[in-house]
Amino acid sequence: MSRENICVGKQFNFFKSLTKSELTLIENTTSSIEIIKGDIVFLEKELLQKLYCIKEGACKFSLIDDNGKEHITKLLGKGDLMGRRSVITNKGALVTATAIKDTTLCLLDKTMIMNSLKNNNDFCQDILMGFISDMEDETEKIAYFQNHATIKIRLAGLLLYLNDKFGLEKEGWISVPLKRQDMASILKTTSEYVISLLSWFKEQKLISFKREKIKIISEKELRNFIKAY
Amino acid sequence: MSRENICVGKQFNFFKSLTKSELTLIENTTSSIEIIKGDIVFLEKELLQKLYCIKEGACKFSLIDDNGKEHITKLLGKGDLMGRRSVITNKGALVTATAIKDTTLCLLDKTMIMNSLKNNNDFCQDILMGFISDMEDETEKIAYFQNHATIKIRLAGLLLYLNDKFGLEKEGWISVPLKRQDMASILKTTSEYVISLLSWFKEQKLISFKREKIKIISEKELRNFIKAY
DNA sequence: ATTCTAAGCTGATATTTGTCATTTTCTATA
DNA sequence: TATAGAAAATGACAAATATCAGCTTAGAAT
Repeated sequence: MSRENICVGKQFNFFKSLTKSELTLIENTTSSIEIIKGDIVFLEKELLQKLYCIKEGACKFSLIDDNGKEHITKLLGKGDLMGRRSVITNKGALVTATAIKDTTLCLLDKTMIMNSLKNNNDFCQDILMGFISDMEDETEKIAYFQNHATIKIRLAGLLLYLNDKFGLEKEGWISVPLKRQDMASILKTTSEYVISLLSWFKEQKLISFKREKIKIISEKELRNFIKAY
Repeated sequence: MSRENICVGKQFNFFKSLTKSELTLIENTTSSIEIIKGDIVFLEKELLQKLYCIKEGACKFSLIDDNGKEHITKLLGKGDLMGRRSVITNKGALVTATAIKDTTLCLLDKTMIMNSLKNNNDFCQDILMGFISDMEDETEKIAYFQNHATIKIRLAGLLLYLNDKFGLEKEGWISVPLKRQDMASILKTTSEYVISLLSWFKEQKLISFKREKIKIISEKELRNFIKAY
């Protein structure tokens, strides 16, 4: 695999702090796979041998509670990394990662990562900054759709978040097609209620949708709606 | 300040990977302060010059939303660090830190931390592991009291969490006295509702309380109550 | 084309949670 | 000890959210 084709994390460039010999190693050990919507990348508790980077597509992190209910903890898009914690700590994954659309992944070798982490201080700092950047995103998400407000408001926030993070495909559809049940899981509510709220937003002409495909008609009005609350 | 008196993070020993000269520096630059319940350690957006470690006591992280409502994002106890992110990234704090009981803090100098981070790879890895450990705690908290369940269940989870994390003082009272409003903020509900639920738990003889002081009568039964849900 | 299935949808009803106005209790301090 | 202010507590009522049963639709598989 040529250097140009290796997936580059959005938060930091993997190559930036690596030495020539480390780069050679990475080029020889990195592979790439394509998976389809619904495929599982790794399972909760699995000890990972690869660090995954999303080259194209989107995935979700989720875990199953004692009652068998799924909780989506994070959505990941282009440039996001998956499996860092398991690779670095040599412990099982905390969550299950699943593709929510057709996705291309880069697989970076664990040994390579661990070697550079141990021997290259700049690389270690970059990894650290990556984790910190993620933490900041989490805090920002609170403002988006995890705050103390009605589910209606938080759903509006979630739609804006999807809009911002994953962008749009042609004709303005949000490019990550979440199921109603997925949205419900993210917002900690039921799919029926999500459905009724989406219908309400449609009536208000704030959004339009056709099954999984959702489009925000006026981002500005949707933001105003949240503020007005 | 003697080496023995310097506050040691619970997740990792600060000294563990430091060289002799780094240790001398830390001993000369670390100070300690006592603050009382309600005092602010640092404010959101403040650029921190110190890394704080809780030697004794407890604090809360919170942020204020657009409507002026407080959101508590984290509770911190003995051995927990505060301000890491701001110190390392040289950016403003994401949250406000406030003491929720009388607290003793260690203040570690930013320059010292940054020097060691840049020059001592083992130290950098330790810091990284500290962040990762925090992330794991956050995931665990989902199971405790942030899951998709009624507020009644989550309140029970919060009480058990407080019990586990902060321990008990004499006569079995939970040693961190949260206001009803604080609990409401953590659970994203109202203080009135927290009050009515606490009364219900008291009626069921699962807990007892006297104003701020709360005691779990039977941890086992409280856990069963959550499971039964 | 037909069947099957998962997801989406609807509406009626039940439960949970929020709001508000008022009262009570505690604590700090004059 | 009196008093003021904050937090806690109550209860009636309103709003938000969950549950459930049944129905529809789209798309995959045959």
